[in-house]
Amino acid sequence: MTDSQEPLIQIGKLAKQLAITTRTIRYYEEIGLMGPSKRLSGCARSYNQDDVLRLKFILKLKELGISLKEMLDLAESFDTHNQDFDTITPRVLEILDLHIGKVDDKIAKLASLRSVIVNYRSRISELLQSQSTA
Amino acid sequence: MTDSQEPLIQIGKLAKQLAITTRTIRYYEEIGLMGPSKRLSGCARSYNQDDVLRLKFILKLKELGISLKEMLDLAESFDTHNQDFDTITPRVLEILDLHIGKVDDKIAKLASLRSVIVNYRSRISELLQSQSTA
DNA sequence: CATATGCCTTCCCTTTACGTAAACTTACTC
DNA sequence: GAGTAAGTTTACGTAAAGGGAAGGCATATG
Ligand SMILES: [Zn+2]
Ligand SMILES: [Zn+2]
Ligand SMILES: [Zn+2]
Ligand SMILES: [Zn+2]
Repeated sequence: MTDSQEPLIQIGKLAKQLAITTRTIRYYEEIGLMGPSKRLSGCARSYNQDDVLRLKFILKLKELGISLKEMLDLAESFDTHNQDFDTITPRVLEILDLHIGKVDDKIAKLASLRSVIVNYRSRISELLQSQSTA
Repeated sequence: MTDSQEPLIQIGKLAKQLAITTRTIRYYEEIGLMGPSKRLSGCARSYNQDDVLRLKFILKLKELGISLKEMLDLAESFDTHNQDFDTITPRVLEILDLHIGKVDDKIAKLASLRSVIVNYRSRISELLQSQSTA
């Protein structure tokens, strides 16, 4: 959709808009997550609506705990201009499922940790009791 | 209990026993998690039963996701031999309570993260459905 | 013109939990 | 006495995700 005469935005504004730093945006480009950005006359990076959507998608996945490296595996699915959902989203679903599993594992481990700490706490507490009453 | 004539074990054997590397054990000593180890004649590190228990406890907590830095906060509570509970345990209880709180926070955050991922997943899944039926 | 932004690139810094030599002792064994 | 195995210290390397500073263009404005 956003191909020829669309509004272009510069890196500083984009960063502020998404509450990240310009360094982060350049870094994503550096590792190939954002693709080489088009430059204005003075070499300044410019972003169109597709780019913004892509970056928003990256941030969304990051928020969900997906690593940048994992996103690189998914690189094709970041093309918001491509509407071929049949081939693209199944992989995203796979990765999301994998992450749900990981999160479940972490929750289980933390719950177990909690009971370990609580047990330890009560053992010490008991010792303290018997000490003060002796 | 394990004070004078107890079996001493060397670093290589201990590492193999716990399925870690000697580097890991030395590293824990280096950052102060394990305390300076007693040496044999030839400067070789030796470990008694208390040391082994301490290391096992460290590995247990690590397995549960506690960072080495966090363990350093809990350092005093690792002394399985110290019986001076009057002065020590109140502080330990404080620290443990604090960590129980932290763990609860982490659990809550992960639970919320999980639902976010699940929601996102189902939105994508729906897109896929409507695509294939169209 | 001078100053102030905003952008550019390059490069080193940071944290965590070790891995991996390099160079050397000590001990056991043939 | 040479070899092998296990120990020692010192010290540089690694991944992840950027942070932050140095030094240099370009533009806007008083
Ligand atoms: Zn477009
Ligand atoms: Zn992952
Ligand atoms: Zn003892
Ligand atoms: Zn904690």
